[in-house]
Amino acid sequence: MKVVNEVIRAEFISSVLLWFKEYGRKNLPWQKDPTAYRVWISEIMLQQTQVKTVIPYYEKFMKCFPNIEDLAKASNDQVMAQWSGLGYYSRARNLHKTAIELCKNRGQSEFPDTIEELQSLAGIGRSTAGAILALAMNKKASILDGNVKRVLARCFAISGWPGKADVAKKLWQVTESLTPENDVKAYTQALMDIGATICTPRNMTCEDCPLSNICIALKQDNQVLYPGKKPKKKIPVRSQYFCLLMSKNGELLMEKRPPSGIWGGLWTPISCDLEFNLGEYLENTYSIEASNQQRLEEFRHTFSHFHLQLVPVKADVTKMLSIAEDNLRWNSLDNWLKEGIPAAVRVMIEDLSANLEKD
DNA sequence: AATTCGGGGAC
DNA sequence: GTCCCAGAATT
Repeated sequence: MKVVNEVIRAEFISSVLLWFKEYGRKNLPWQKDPTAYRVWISEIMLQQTQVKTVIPYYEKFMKCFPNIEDLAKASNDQVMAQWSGLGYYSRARNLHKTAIELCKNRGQSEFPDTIEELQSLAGIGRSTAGAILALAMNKKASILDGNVKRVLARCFAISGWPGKADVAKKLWQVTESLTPENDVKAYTQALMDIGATICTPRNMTCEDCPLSNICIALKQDNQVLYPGKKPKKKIPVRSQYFCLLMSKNGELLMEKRPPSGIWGGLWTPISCDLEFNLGEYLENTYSIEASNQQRLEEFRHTFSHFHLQLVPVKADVTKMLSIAEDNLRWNSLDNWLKEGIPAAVRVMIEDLSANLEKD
C-alpha cells in the first residue's frame, strides 16, 4: 500500500537532509561518541522529558556509569539515586535490568542490532528501538516520538489524538514509508530537531521550515489543530500523611517502596491516607510508637492523573522493634538527600531541615 | 484499548 | 492554572 506519494517522499527526505546540514543539532552530549550505550541512556531519559532537563542528568549519569558493565554492577539504590528527580522511575529500573541482562547473556557490551531484539528488552519500545538503530548504528529504522508525531501530523494533515490506536497506526505507516535508505542517522536527528525547534506546539516558525512547501496544515493555516489533543478529564485529589519519624539523634526513618506503582523503588517517609489515625496506623502496621506529633505545612504535588496533597507530620519515635525489614532505614537528612528520593520528598526533607535549624 | 507511570518548562 | 515533552508496560 502506498502511504506517501513518491514525489512528495523524495522532496521530504531531501529537504530534511539539506536543512540538517546547516541547522541541525550536532553537539548534544549524546551525539559526541554516539555508541549504542550512550544513545540508549539518552533515549530513555528523553522519554517524556525535555532535552534541557535531561542534559545535567545525562552528564552525571555517564560520569557515574561510563559503560554498560558499570551500570550492570551498580546496586538498585545507586541507579535510583542517579535518577532522583527525573520522574518515571520505572525507566531507571528497566535500564538497570536491561544492562544486567545484556552483560550476562553477551558477556560484553555489544548491543543487539535488530528491531526485534531491541524491543524485547525492558524499557525499549518500538520508537526507542528505532532511535538506537538509526542514531547509533545508522541503520534504516523509523521513530515516532512526540516531535515526529507533530511534524508528520501537520505535514500530512493527520487528524485525531495519537493516543488512539487508529491515529497512531496511521502515523507509524507514514514515518515508516518516509524513512530513507541512506543517511538515516542525520534524517532521524533532523526530524526531531525540526519538531523541537521549528514545528513547536505553539508559535511555530514555519517560515524557517524546510517542509513549508509540502506541509498541508500550513497551507490550511491550521497547524495548531495537529496533532489532536488528548481528551481531558478532571483529576482527583488524594490527601496523605507523610510521617517524618525522627530518632533522638536527629535521624529520619524512611521506607523503600515496592518496585511498581507511584515512586517505585524510591525511599519515602511512611505514608497513609488521611482517613487513618496516624498513631494507630504506625502502631498497627509498623509497631512503632511515636510522640510529639507536629503537623508541618502541607503542599500539593500534581501527577498526570491525580493531585497529591501531602501533609507532613513530624514525630519522635519512642519505641520500635529493631529493624528487621530491609526496606526500612534510618539516615541523616543530608544523607537522605543523596539517595533515590522523589522530588516531593526532597522538598519535605529540605523544609524539615530548615525547620530544625531554626530551633 | 485504556490506564498508569513524574517532573519540569513554557505560557 | 494548562499543556506538553526523544513512550513503554500493564491491565
